[in-house]
Amino acid sequence: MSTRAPSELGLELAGFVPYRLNRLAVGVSNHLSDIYRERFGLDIPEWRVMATVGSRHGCTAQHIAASTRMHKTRVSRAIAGLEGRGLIERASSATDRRERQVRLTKAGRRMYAELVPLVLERERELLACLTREQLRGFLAGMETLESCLGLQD
Amino acid sequence: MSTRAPSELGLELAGFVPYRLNRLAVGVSNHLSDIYRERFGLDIPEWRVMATVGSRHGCTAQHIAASTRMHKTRVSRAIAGLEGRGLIERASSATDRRERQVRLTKAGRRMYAELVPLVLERERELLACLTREQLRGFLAGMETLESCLGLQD
DNA sequence: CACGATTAGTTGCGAACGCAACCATTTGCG
DNA sequence: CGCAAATGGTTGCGTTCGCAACTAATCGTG
Repeated sequence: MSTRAPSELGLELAGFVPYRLNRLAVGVSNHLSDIYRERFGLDIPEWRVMATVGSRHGCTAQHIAASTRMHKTRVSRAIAGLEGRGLIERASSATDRRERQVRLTKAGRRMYAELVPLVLERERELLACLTREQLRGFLAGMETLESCLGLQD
Repeated sequence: MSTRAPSELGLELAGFVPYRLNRLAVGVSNHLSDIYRERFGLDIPEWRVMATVGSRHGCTAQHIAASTRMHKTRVSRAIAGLEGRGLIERASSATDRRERQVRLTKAGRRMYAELVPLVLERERELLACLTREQLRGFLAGMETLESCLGLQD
């Protein structure tokens, strides 16, 4: 059933699913980062913050960390960088003065509006190499694995 | 066909395949590293070097780098660490004095023999949460994506 | 055969990362 | 009410990473 004999004694990394999964994720990520890095000058944490903040109306650093599963210091630094470039702004929350509401500035919204269609198109292109049936099967497997590992949202 | 409406304007990171793929790969990797990190004191680059060297009889640092897709400096440092712990040894090649043949020591082979079955069992456990049909579909999709991105071996 | 190009591998260095510690504020409970 | 615990967020610090530069050896071409 697997692509590799299960009883094999040695381990062939090339057929080992965790390794292949990592390689695939890196490959897809690199493919995608061409857009947000080279064309918009964002690194991975910044891109994730943009994506998270852009799809909400105001959210906290903590929410971004939980949603992207990035370490809170990584989020903090990405936010600082984006704020320095005038893409996002922070406002002290009235109800809880510890937290700060993060949202896109006008320039940030402009970038987001330009960036998101390109990124979604890249995803569509990538998935277009799968048949309809393969895509269905792949997503189903991914979903099961996610819930199996407790990764769902 | 997708889990998300393709025409959606905003981008929901939680349903974005590149992001999900990355999260899944990290989750699987963490699940696996419990074994080689906590029980054998290996980090990721070291584990990959062990896995690669163990399944061959003598190989070069360059071969390891190509096979694992790690940067050659990362490989170099992992090899240095493993050599310092007596798990691998290097011998100057007779035919090309630039390269050095890397192989497991006796202690390295012992660790490898103990490690590999545990790791393969982890993989088996993970994939066991998929039905036979799901596994088939997932692997097929993964394979197509790999070849689509030029990642095959 | 000689010399420039290439390849194997290592190392210096700056950037990025995560842990732990920290500050400020809020929450919960006696 | 008051104080300990918890929470949002930032910063210092040691580690890891990859790029670029380097050494040493080999290859290739005139």
